[in-house]
Amino acid sequence: MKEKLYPFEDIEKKWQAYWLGTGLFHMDPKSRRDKYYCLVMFPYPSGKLHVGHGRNYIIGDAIARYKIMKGYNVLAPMGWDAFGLPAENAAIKGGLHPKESTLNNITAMKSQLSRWGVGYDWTREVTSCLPDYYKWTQWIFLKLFKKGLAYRKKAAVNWCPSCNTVLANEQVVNNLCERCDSRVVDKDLEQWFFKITDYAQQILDDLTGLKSWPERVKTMQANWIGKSEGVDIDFPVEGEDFNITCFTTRVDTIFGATYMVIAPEHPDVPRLIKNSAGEQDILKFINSAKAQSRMSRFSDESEKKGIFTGRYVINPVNKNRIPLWIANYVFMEYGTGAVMAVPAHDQRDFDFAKKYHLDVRVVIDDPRAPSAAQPGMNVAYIEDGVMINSGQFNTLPNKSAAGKIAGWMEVEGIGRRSVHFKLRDWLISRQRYWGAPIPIVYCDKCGVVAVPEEDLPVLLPDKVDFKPHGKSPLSGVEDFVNTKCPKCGKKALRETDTMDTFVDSSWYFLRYLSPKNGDSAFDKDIVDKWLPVDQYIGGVEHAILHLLYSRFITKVLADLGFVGFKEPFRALFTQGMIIKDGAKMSKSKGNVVSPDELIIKYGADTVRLYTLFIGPPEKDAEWNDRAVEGAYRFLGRLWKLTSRVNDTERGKNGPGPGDRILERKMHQTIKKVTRDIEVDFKFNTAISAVMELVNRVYTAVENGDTYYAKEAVTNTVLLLSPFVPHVAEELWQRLGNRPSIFSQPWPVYSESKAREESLVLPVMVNGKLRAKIEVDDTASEEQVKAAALADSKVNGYIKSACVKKVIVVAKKLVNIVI
RNA sequence: GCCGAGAUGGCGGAACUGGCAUACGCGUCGGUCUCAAAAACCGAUGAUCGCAAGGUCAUGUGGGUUCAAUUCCCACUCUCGGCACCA
Repeated sequence: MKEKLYPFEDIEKKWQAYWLGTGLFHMDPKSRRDKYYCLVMFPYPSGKLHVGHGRNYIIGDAIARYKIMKGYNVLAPMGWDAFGLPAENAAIKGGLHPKESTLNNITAMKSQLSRWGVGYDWTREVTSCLPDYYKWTQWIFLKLFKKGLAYRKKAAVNWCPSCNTVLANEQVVNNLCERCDSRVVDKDLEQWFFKITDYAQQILDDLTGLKSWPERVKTMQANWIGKSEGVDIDFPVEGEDFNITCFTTRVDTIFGATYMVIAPEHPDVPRLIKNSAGEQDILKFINSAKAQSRMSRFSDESEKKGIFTGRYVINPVNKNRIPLWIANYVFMEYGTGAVMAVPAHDQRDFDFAKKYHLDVRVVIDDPRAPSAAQPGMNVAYIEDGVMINSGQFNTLPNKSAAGKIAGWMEVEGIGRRSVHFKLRDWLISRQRYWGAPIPIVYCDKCGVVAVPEEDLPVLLPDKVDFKPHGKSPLSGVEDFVNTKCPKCGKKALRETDTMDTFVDSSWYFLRYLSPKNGDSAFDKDIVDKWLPVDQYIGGVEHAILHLLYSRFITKVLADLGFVGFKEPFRALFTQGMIIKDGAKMSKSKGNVVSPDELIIKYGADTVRLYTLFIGPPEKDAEWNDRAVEGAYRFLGRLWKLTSRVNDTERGKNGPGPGDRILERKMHQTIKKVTRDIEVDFKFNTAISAVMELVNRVYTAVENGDTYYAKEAVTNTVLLLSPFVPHVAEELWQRLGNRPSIFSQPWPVYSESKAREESLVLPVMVNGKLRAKIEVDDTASEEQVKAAALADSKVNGYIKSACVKKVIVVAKKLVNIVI
């Protein structure tokens, strides 16, 4: 073991205890200072944190400490997203009970967090698997249920016939069960949904107001919601008295529809094919499409396949008789589950038409090459153009025709404008043990009955057989299942599904404000004061689901009057992942780097500094164990430098030129670090700026320019304190100041002292760097130009050539074009 | 496949609003110290041609705009994240 560069072990212990004692991270509810709610996404207690997780908490901690120094009343809470699949899977394999393993993991991770020096208000800790938390998750379910926003319908799950159990998507690999390699099939079960689609428009619209969210996250959410405006068109079924309605965004192509395709699950399928000649073949096709399961639609080999029903529908605009097909590429979940196919103007339809020899009818003509888009074409014409073969709409540009056709259809009663979303309702049922029980009772007489609020929580029983037996684990617990109907008092059965863990995590940020409140989920007055969260920090992998669900639940609670705001997170920062050996750090890949050994070897501050220095926090970054040493060396250098400047005095003669250089650098550094933190949390460049300053102080001290040395080091320590709090606190004290450094205001710079007096400008000839000239800061454009042209080196390049143009960019460069 | 992001030395990365490409750190090489090594400290370090002065080439690939492009535009390749039951 090599010698330590500084006694980080003692220092870190000492100051961690000190902060705990002084309550540095305790939010003061009575404070008059401005509030700042700094929230990091609470972790799933998976066992041990690795340095990849650490990035999230270190960034959050740096921001919290910075804001404390900026004078805010900071709330930085922490909790545990403690329900979930891994704990249950471990129990099935014969491990500990999920409750036990989860609580063990929490203890372990909590101690890891404190060793990292990340501070939280632990008096506000929440744990989603404990009854005092999930009671209120159940309460939220009841609120949605009573509002008509929770409902039951059949939906498919991944089913492994061999294991006799439901599988998570993650447990399905290439359509096979990860445990036994059996082919996974879809199985329809009656399940609970939250009607998030009712809020689709609002969730979409309110994205606009989220000014401090990353653009990419907003785009992803908008695309996920997937609003499209178009027309629902009714196609009468030949020989029947009902219509099939299809949704199209391209109503301008309606005259070109040559066939219709519906989803295998379309509700009209049975009556359409009943007793038909091809019934058996069609059923076979449908079964194989369903057996393909929802999982395989992402796989590339999934070919577009279809089968003719033998039936025809009538295109309502021109009474054309068009064949009705069933195909695996139409989904019941989107639109109406029926698509009018226009092969001439849609590539997917075109490919399908070619494959099955269906008609292609051109209705939009390419204006640049009229009549070029004709049969015989080998790709669909998807550009704009002029309407042809479209009755009274011929000769119109297709864009304006679309509106006219829609209007005409509404008048004729054959179609109507409509809006569809890709967003589907949120399936919250899980046939699992380790989740919050859904507070519902089924009574033969009264039907589906909500558990009364006063009977909450519906406790999760401890004694459960985890081994799969074809049903939800809770259904095997007699005491749990058998209950009395809250309405009529007769025998009734409990719902045995539990809730998706995303429900738990969609409201935890409200619970932090009154974590021990036994009377309500949260207190409206306090929550209204502290929300929305000022800064939310977490991984970009949550860009869609978690952030969408949280926004939805918040809006529901707002509509019910429980909260006075519609968006939970004012600002969002999504940090990148830590990569090791080219892959995301994860236990299963075996490439995790544990912080524990690194902290023992170099101290927490080194790990923190390296984590922040590794790269721009919003981007992925490759972890390098060797490079951690660089951060350690830097802290060692700073330690030595501090004792070196500690007893330097300001000379009587005042600052010399060398001192002024250091003074300027010091002000420039304060400026840059502050800016880097305020704008986008660019900790990596902030730290490199401080490193430059430290290098400069060394040079200055070597040269005997010590006038500003101590001041510069003092500011260095202040600037670094959010990043390396322990060593900063220690050096702050050693520099003769009273703790805590976090009760100090953030340093300020002077613009005039940061300004350079003279500039070195590059001079380019024909875009190539040829010379550098030194000019005064205040030099005019003409003066700069003259100086450049007078330069001997420059003249060597110009020689006798004629100077065409001289471009002077103020304070940047000179370019001479010859 | 669809949606989103990214690609800069041997490596992590920097570059404000189109203006000196490679800051800062790692690694490597050379030196100081040492009996020696480690640590620490000092110096060099994009590639290439050249004794040198200096030249040429370089920001995933191919085009374009511009006095000037890592930055803007078009086309492409590869990598990563998400795709609704991992969280």
